[in-house]
Amino acid sequence: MQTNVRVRFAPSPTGPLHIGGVRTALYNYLFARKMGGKMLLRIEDTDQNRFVPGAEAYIIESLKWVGIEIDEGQSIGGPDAPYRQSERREIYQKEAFRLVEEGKAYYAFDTADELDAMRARLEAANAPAAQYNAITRMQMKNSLTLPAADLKARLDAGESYVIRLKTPRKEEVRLNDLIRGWVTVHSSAIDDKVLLKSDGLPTYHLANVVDDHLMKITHVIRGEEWLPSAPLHVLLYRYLGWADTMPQFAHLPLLLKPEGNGKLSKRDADLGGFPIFPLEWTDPFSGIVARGFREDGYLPEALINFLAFLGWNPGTEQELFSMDELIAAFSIEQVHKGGARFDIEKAKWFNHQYIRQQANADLAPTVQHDAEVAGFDCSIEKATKIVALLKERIHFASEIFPEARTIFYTPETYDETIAGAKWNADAKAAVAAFRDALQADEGEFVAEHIKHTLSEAMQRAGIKQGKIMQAMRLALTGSGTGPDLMLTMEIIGRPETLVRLERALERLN
RNA sequence: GGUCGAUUCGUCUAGCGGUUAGGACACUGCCCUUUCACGGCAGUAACACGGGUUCGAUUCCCGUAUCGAUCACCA
Repeated sequence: MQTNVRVRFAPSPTGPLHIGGVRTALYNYLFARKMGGKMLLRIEDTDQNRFVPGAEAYIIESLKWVGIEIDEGQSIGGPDAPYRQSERREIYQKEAFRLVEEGKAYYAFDTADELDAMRARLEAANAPAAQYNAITRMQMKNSLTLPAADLKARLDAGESYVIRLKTPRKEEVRLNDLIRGWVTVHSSAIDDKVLLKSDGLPTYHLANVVDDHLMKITHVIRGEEWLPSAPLHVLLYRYLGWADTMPQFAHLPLLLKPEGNGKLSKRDADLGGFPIFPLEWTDPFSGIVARGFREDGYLPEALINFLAFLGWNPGTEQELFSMDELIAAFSIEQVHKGGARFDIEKAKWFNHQYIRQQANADLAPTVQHDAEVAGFDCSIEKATKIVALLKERIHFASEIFPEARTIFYTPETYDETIAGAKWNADAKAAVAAFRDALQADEGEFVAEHIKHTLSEAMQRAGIKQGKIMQAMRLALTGSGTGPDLMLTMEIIGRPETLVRLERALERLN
């Protein structure tokens, strides 16, 4: 039935892309790829007042970063260009006027004040709904109520107007949502929505339906916030004569606050100390910088895996999925109906899983950079070794350098608690014996050999190795905790290891 | 408030009439280990409530409660 699946992600460039938007894009993408279809990116910039410079580029860069590939869009072209709604105004106007001609829509001249007055009046009268609809429109200033001559005069004079949909008074509007099943709404709940604004640009409803039709969209996968207006869109398809090719709808559950009531917001992210945008974003008006998942050290694979599982589940016990695996496993019917609470701890866990799978060489530049920022020289070879030493232990690449910090300098101070408890006569003798053994040793300075040298030295000195290991660590790093000590020494190198042992014997008492 | 929708461990969820209600995150304990982590093992913890339908309801139906979305010349 559906031969050429085409879906679209249609954000508004009113600011950085919210993480919920990324998930919507992801589900669209997974579905498109799964079905062997196409993914479009359409920029819905019909609200001139909310336009934010840079937002469109940000959206494109974000999708690219997380690995969502667009087949058609403003930046890459396609058969239905332009993909920016502000550049398609004539297309919408044509359809809007057509609806007026066919008696399915009408001109309305009411001012904002008049609309307010109407709503106030209805509310005062305890009307069931204070809206512009089949009942109230006959009391307003529009092409249905104005005398023909008056109407013509207003239009000729260029008076500003909007075009409103003539919503039927009594009609059941049904739609079969892929996720929610049949949803029925009575047309009386839908008001006479503005289709074309007085600035000549369409509202979301018109633009959306016209573009989805023209771009041959087969499946509209979007957030739950659109569910209430979906019947209106069904009505529009019918009035425009496109009912037979109307796309299928799928309304996604929302992302909820980590705790408390409501949907996930920027404020929750700030409070919880986690990002909510994929990339760092500098507000062009205020200059305020908002953190991004990328800059916070999340791997795109981890973010995607985490997001995919917020509202969907393959039904198996597998948790780690690459994008290709997600595509293979995805099914829109398995998407949840209820909202999912956002839990950053789970995102961290996913990141840990992906960090440990990363090649050492891929993580090394981060360590090298962090070391240089801290004022240390660090070759890429050294950084790679440090990654190998630590990547299994941490959740973010940025945690590697701080854990490896003591590798870069001879300790100036020693943890006093550990020194007090562990730096005894045995420890001193052990360090001295190990130093002597190391000086005499000519083998390759690698972890395994160092370990061998150490245990031999302890045996000769008659010292129980287990008793002095923490003191040894203290002598070498100044700290009581840290990664594998033998590997640490290997990275430090023989000369520096000897310097540190000597220094400890001089300074620790 | 009207309309529409949702409701399984603290969180993400599996379940689609008969299960010891499964997994993951987090938490706790044990093991591993020279330390801290990682890892392994184990444990605490859930079907919102009330009616039906049925031999039998977490599962189907109806209420109630709670939560969510939406009611603009914003998307």
